[in-house]
Amino acid sequence: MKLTSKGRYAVMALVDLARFNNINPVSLRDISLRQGISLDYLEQIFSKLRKKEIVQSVRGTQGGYILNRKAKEIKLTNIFDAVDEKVKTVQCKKDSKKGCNGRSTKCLTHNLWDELENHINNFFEEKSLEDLIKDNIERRV
Amino acid sequence: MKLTSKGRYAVMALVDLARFNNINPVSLRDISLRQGISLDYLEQIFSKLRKKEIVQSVRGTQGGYILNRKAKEIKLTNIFDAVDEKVKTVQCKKDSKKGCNGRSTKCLTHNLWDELENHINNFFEEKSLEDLIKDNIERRV
DNA sequence: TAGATACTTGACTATTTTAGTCAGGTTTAT
DNA sequence: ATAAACCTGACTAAAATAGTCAAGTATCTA
Ligand code: FES
Ligand code: FES
Repeated sequence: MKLTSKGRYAVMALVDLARFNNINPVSLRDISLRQGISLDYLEQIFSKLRKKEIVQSVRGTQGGYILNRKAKEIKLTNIFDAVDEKVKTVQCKKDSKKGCNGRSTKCLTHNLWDELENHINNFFEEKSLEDLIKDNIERRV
Repeated sequence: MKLTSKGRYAVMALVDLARFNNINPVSLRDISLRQGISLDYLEQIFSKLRKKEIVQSVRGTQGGYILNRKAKEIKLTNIFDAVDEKVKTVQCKKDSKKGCNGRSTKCLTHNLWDELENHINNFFEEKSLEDLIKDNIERRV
């Protein structure tokens, strides 16, 4: 069970962005340098964040990205959803009544995997970008 | 973030085994058939479970595996640990003070990833094999 | 208006991980 | 003796990951 870099980078980048968001758009180049993430990779990530309306882009010199909603209203769920970092505890389709490997019924432990998935998703639904920034400032004091 | 088949199979197989555990050893062939898991793959998995003393093997005809501890004392943590299904939310070493990609400090969101890892591991530490079997019986009633 | 900055898009690829398979053993009950 | 079942190590196809690369377009500033 691991979190992918794509998901981790997306959150890192947005926290970085949110901290400088007040005044000007933040360029990916700056985020890339500050956070040590490949610029080209960031571009892929922000393309998805923009499509899901989490950020807005400002083109041209002095351009960059700004948050499209208040930090409080951006939950981890939204970010992970945007970059396709989904929690998957099973292989079978959720809506189908069939089990894994095309078996006719769900497995003995199916309930457990659903619980696990919910448990993890709850965490993502509770945390907002704002929480992360606050947490960060507090720890520095 | 996905759970691998290896981890899922390990738990499925142990629940199956635990249900028939009272009387005789349970053969992997039976588990394979009942749960639809490749026999060869199960053998790899049980080799690890045996090394971590979660199960005991009985060789020869009529042989198989039995639980090596009470179902109540086998937590999901133990199972996942045995088959190397670890929760990893970061790439950098936990004990090192260095960050990811060999950076000199930990990242802005590091605290978050630690929290997430704990959140997930808590779930695994709470659930025992016994819980799973009970849950299963209840749902069938 | 030339040039620089920065977003935009799509294709491509090396590496790693996953989910097994396969081939050959050894042990033991009947 | 033979069959059932455990045991071990090596191998591999397919998928996922973590990027890179190339070729744009838009906008600001000198
Ligand atoms: S995990 Fe797919 S059937 Fe339960
Ligand atoms: S995740 Fe590695 S430095 Fe924070």
